[in-house]
Amino acid sequence: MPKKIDHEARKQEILQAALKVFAREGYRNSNLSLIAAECSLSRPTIYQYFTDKEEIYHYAVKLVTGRMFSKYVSYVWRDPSGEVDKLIRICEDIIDTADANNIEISNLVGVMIQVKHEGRDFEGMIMHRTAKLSILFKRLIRSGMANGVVKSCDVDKVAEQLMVLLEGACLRIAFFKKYDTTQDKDIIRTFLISFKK
Amino acid sequence: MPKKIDHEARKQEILQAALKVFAREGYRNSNLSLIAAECSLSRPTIYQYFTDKEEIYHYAVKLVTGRMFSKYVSYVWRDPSGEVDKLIRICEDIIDTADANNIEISNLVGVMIQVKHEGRDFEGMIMHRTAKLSILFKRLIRSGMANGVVKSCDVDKVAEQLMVLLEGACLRIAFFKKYDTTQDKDIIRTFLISFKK
Amino acid sequence: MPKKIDHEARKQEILQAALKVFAREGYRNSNLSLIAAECSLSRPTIYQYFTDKEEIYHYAVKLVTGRMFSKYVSYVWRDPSGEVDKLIRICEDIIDTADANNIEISNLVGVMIQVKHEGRDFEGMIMHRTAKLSILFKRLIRSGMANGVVKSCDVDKVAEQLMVLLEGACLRIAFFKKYDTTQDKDIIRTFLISFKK
Amino acid sequence: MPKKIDHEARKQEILQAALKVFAREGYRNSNLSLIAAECSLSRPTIYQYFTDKEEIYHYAVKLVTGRMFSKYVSYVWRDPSGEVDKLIRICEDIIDTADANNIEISNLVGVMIQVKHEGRDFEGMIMHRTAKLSILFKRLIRSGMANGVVKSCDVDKVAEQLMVLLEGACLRIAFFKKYDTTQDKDIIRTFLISFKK
DNA sequence: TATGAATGAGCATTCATTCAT
DNA sequence: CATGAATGAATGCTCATTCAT
Repeated sequence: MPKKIDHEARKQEILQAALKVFAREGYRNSNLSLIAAECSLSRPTIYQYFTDKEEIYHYAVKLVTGRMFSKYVSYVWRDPSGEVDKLIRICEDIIDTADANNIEISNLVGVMIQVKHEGRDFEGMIMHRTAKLSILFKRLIRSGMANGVVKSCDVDKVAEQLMVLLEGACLRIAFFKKYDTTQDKDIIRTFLISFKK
Repeated sequence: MPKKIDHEARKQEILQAALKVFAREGYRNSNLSLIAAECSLSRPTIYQYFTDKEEIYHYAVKLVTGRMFSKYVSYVWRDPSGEVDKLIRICEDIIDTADANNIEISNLVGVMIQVKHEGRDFEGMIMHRTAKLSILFKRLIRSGMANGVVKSCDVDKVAEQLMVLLEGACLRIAFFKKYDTTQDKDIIRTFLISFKK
Repeated sequence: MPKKIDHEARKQEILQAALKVFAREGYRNSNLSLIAAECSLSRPTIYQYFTDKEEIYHYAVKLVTGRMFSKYVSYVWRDPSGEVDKLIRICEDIIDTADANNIEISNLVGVMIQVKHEGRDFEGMIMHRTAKLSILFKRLIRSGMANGVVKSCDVDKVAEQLMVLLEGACLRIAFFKKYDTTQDKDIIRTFLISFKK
Repeated sequence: MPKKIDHEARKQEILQAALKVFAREGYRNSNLSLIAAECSLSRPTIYQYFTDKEEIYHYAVKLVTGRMFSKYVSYVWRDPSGEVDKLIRICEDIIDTADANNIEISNLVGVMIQVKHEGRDFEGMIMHRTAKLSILFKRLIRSGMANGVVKSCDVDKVAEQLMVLLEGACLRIAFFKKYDTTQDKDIIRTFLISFKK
């Protein structure tokens, strides 16, 4: 029997390599040769796992966005603090994560902006991820209102504005080389506290 | 007198052409051929005005950023309304301008993200432009405090947070294909009104 | 008893698959992957039956030419009509067969032309096949002369010219996308009838 | 003023080089590198004269077919002999030309057969050339009938059959490595003489 | 015997840049 | 000063072939 390789695992390896290359060389200067070298494969071999270069970029974006927003949905329910504090903690954690993965986010944004012109469906992918987060926010706000710790307000609007503030913070992190997130956190904290009863 | 060509004017023409091409083709699909064609010059001729392709991109960014933030500094003083209203109006105008120039901004951000990796000084350029705006904000806030229409507050911090909110809005405009700026304006308005006496 | 695979049968399967692929994709766009897929084998397995790609093409040609000209030698003797009519019928049948297998013939000719440059022995192969047909023609002409239904003539020359006309028809069928064989049949019929006594 | 090159002449050079390469290497083994080397240009330079590889092949075919059939239309009228003899002479000349350019014709046919699958318009191109020849044939036959040296006959049909015989001869020349055209000429001569009054 | 995995060699094409005129 | 011509260097991609299992 011939050697059998876990295709999914190998795909992940290639994507990790791609992200490393993106981070090191910048999205624009990346190419399949560099990615192949990074994961110690020959260029043609990569074509056994992805149909073309764009597919790699596509899944690389997916990987990063998935990593960014997925963890909160599960862990938040084990947090005993009040809803507003929970919201603050989640937002600050997201900002810190983005800050820690500065380069990765930056590449992600670069890819997205490039791709905007080509009319591809990356954006929908991101939307899908962030939609989950938005739902979490709404649930927490409603729960807070039910528990009497959050003022009565337009839940949808507040959640949307929270997303807007968060996205702004992430984009600035991507955009500026050295960025101090203090003000972002402060704005969000003030914004959220203003809804505390 | 021999025919003398205004180098600076010709440079501007080339940059305008470059921006048109960026907007039409997307930053990523742009090249010197297209830019040369757009300004009805031959490719080699461009090398008499810019040393290489990257320099064109560099100055194109400069051009856009300059255009973005320069007008407010002068016209604001002719506005008779209160300082907070002035601030609100300026911010909304900036957002509307960015919204109207969506594609240009988007390309600008794309270029910026790309060059972030190459360690060039674009960022400083932007910082310089925005610093002027920040100074304007501070002046207005102080003036409002002096006139008794703005609460006492940490001027630097408030101005900085205002910049943070504005940048966030501009980046989101660049990032999303179709973007509704209602929430951004609402956040900024609420933020500013909270400082009204 | 260990499972024993009939090598020759498997070879034939592969060749049939190759011909199918040639017909579907065109000779030029064919490759080992497609052939392997067509006969549900893996690409490397094919190397156990043929030393390289060219060998497959070689035998595929052999297969087609064999199929083309072999059947007449046997069935003709059961036909009770006069020799000239027999000849006409055989020629028309060959043309109809070629017409019905248009694509196969076309690929065959394509392969032949290609390998003409490589100095291989395909041509001899074809010659061998057609020689049999030529012998059949001569036998019929002589038999017709003996029976008094065919004019006295140079048997070798007439047979050769008949072959020339037939080959021409087959080549045109291969060459043109939609080809009407009426004129070919008419020419051959006229040609043959002119030898009728 | 910069060096100005005759684009059309350079195109012809490249096509000549392409035909040489086709003849030397066979159509299938040809590529842009070889063609570029043959005309002492770099590969990219060729793209200044042809948009892609296929275009070169396209025009190369055109060149050969043009060369094949163009000369008869003009020179035939200076020939004082009777129409049937003229027709015989033209056909024999075409066959001799094809025979002398064996390799070129062979490549031409190879290209055509390859291209048949791709549904391109090469065939129409050939048709156009041969249509002219067919018209010439018809004119001569009619003229012969008017002069009383050609039997009354279906002009269109006779011309078509003559074309069929000629095409057959050319295709066989292309197909076989060493081909004796005696029988082809003999068949055509006999065919034509049968229409002499 | 059969086959997943891997790759070297090769191809068409693009593009920034240089040079001679 | 301007530009037609030319090209080196890459880049994405294909495919026949080999090898280890």
